[in-house]
Amino acid sequence: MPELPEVETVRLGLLPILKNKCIVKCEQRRPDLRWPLPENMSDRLNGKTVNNIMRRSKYLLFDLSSGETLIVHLGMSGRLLVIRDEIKDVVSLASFYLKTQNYGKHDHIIIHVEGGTRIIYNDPRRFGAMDLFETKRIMQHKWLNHLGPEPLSDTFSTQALMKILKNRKSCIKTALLDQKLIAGLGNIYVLESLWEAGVSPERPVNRISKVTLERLVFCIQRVLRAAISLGGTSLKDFRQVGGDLGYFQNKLKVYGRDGKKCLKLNCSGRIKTIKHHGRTSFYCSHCQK
DNA sequence: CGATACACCTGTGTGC
DNA sequence: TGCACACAGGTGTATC
Repeated sequence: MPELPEVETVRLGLLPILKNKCIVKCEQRRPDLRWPLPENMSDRLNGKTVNNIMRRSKYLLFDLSSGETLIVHLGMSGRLLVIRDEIKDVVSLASFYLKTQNYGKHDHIIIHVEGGTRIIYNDPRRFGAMDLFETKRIMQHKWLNHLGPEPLSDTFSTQALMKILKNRKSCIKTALLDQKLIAGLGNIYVLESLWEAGVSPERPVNRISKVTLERLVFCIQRVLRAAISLGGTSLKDFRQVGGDLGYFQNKLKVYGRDGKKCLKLNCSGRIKTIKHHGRTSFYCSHCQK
C-alpha cells in the first residue's frame, strides 16, 4: 500500500516529533510482523536518541545514537501513528492509564518517547517488517542492497533509465514496479505516471523511444512530487502520522477509474482494466500507446 | 540471469 | 442475514 510518497509523508510527519528525542520504552505486543522482530529490540531501542529519520525507497530509516539504524517497512497496511499524552494532573494520569490499556487489535509495537509521546505501529495484514542494523553498513542490508535509483534523486535520469531498461523484454509496467530497477514506485504511481506520459502499461521496454522515456522520467517525478505535497494517497488504510488522510486520491487520473472517461484533454477514451500478474492495471487504450 | 507463480495476512465488498 | 469468493497500496522465495 504505502508507496514512496506515503512513506515520505510519514517521514516528514515523524521528523519533528522524533528528531533528537530519546526512546524511553518499547512495547512489543507480538513477536513478529512478516518476519520475527529484531532480537532484543526493546533493549536495543531503550535509552537511544533518534539522530535523524531517512528514507530509502519504501523503507524508513531511524538513525539511532547507538550506531544502529531501525529499518521499518509498512507493507500493505502498516501505519505509524503519533499519540501525544499530556500528563498534567491526576485526571490525565487516569486517562493515560486507561489509554495504555486500550490498544487496538492490530497495534503491534508501541514506542514511547521522552515527553510522553507514543508512536504506534499498527498493521492488520502484518506484511510490514522491522530490523536493526549497523548504521555504517546500512545500505548493505539485504532489504536495501539491491535497490535501484531513487526516482527523485539526481541518480535518476533518462540516461539512467535507458541503461536500466537496456536488454530487457518485459513490459514497462513490470519494469517500473521492479524495485531493483527503480526504487519506490508501486501500482498506483506507476499507472499514474504511465497515463501522464501517454505510454501503455503493456508497451515492451525495448520499443520506447528516447523522447518518450524522457517524458516518462519527467512524469514519474512530477507525480511523486505532487503526491508528497498532498500527503500521499489514502484509498483505505493509509493515514498521516496524526491520523489525517492524504489528499492525492482526489488527484488520481486513472487508478480506480475503471469505465470512466479518460481525463486527458481531447481524449474520448474510457479507462479500462487489465490484469498482469495478478495485479490490476488501469489505463486508456485510446491515448496510451 | 529474467520472468512468473506463489506465499505471507486480514478486512471489505460483492453476488448468490 | 449468511456464506463463499475476489480483491487490496508489497516483496521474498522457489521454480522454470
